[in-house]
Amino acid sequence: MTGRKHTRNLVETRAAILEAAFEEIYAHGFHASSIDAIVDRTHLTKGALFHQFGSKLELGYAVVDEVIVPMTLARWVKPLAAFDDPLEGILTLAGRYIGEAPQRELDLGCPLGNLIQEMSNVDPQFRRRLRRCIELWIGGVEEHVERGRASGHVRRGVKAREVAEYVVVTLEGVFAVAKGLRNNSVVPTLLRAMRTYFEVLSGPSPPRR
Amino acid sequence: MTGRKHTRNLVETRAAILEAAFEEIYAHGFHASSIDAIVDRTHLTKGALFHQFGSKLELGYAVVDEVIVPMTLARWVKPLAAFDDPLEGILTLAGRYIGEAPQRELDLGCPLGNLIQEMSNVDPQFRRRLRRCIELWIGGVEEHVERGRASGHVRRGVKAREVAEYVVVTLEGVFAVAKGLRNNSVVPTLLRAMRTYFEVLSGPSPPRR
DNA sequence: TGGCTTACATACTGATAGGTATGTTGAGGG
DNA sequence: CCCTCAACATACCTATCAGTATGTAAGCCA
Repeated sequence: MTGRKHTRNLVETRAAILEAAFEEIYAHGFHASSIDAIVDRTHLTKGALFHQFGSKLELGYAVVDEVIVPMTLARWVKPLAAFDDPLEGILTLAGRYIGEAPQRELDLGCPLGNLIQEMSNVDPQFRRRLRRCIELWIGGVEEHVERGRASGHVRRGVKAREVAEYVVVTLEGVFAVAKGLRNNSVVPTLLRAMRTYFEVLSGPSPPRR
Repeated sequence: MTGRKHTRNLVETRAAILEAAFEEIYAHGFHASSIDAIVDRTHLTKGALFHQFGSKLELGYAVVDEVIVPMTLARWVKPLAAFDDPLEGILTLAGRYIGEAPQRELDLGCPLGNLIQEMSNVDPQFRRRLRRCIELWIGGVEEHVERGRASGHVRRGVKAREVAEYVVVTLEGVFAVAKGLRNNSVVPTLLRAMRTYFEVLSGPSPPRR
C-alpha cells in the first residue's frame, strides 16, 4: 500500500494483504468481503494471496491473530502502564478511543466485536481465536487493575477480574449500540456511568481528584 | 412448523417462513443463511418463499420488522409495565433473560445485536430498520424510567434517556462478550454493576429493599 | 360443478466468488 | 553469469446460491 516496491518480499507482501483484508473485513464483514475486493486494495493479485494463505478462512484467522489481537492490546491494555491509577487510565483511553473517535470508527464498530457476532457460531477455529482475543483483553486489564489495588488506588475488596469484565462489556456495548444508532449520543452517557462505577470502586481511602 | 396443514394460507405460510428465516439467521447470520436452508426448515419450497418475499434482503427486512422488533419489545419493554419500580423491573428482566438464559441463547447472542454488526454497514435499508429497533427499545425503557421518576422511585435529577441508554448498552455488551467467551461468567458481574448503578440513581428518598 | 385465480411446487439459469493450474519473472547462490 | 527456486501473475474452473420460468392444484364464486 505505502511502499510501491515491486520487489518480492514475503513478509511485506503478507503484511500488505493482511492490512487490506483487515480494512475490507472491518468495513463490510467477513462474508461480504470477497477475495477480489481484498486483492484490489493492494497492488497484488489473487495468486499472491493464495500463495501465502491456504484459504479465505485461514486469511481470516491470520487477521485475527496478527492484526486484531495486537491492535486490541495496543489500544486498550498497553497504554495503561503509563497510569499510576489504572482506573484513571481506562477512563482516559475510553475518552480517547470512543469519546473522541472519528465518526467512521463508531459507524464501523469494534473490529473484534464485529467478527464475534458474525463468525463465532459459523466456524470453530474463528471462535477459538476470537475468544482468545477477548480473554487477552480482559486479562490485560485485570492485571493493571490488580496493580492499582496493590498501589492503593483501588479498594481492597474489589475483584480485578470483575472490573476488567465490566470495562470490556461496556466498551463492546457502546460500540455495538453506537453502530446501530449511527451516532455517538450514548458515548458520554456510558462514560459518565463508568466514572460513577469507578468512584464506588476506588472508595475513600486514597482521594481521586 | 407446528401446523401440518397443507391448506393454502398466505398469512400462516408467511409466518412459517419468517420463523424459519429468523431461526436460521439467528443461528448463522444473514449471509451464511441460504434460502434453501431456510426453506428446509419448513414444509414449503423456494417457490412459496419468493411468492411472498421479493428477495432475500426483503425477507431479512421482514424478519427485523415482524419478528425481532416485536420480540425485543415483548422481552425488554412491555413486561416493565408490571413493576411499580421500573429499575427493579429492568433488573428482574435482566436476571431472567440473561442470568437464567439457556446456554444456547447466550452462545447465539442477541438477534438484534448480531444483525447490527453484520448488516448495518452492508445495506442501508437494513440499517434503517435495525436503528429503528434500537430506538424503540431505548425509547420504551425511557418511558418506564420516566414513569418511575414521576412515582418517586427514581431520583429527580436522573435523566430517563440516559438510564435507558445505559441499560441497552450494557445488555448488548453482555450478549456480545458472553457470546465471544462462550460462557456466562460475565453475567453476574454486570448484573451487580447494574444494581450498583441503579442504587446511585434511586437515591435515599424512597428506600429500595 | 366447472372454471379461474393464486398460492405454492419444480426445474432451471446466471452470476458471483473461492479456489487452482499453469505461466512468468525477480532474486540469490554457485 | 546463469541456474534454480520461489514469489508472484493470469486464465480458468466449478460449486454455491439467489432468483426465475413454468407447471400444478387448491379454494372461491358463479
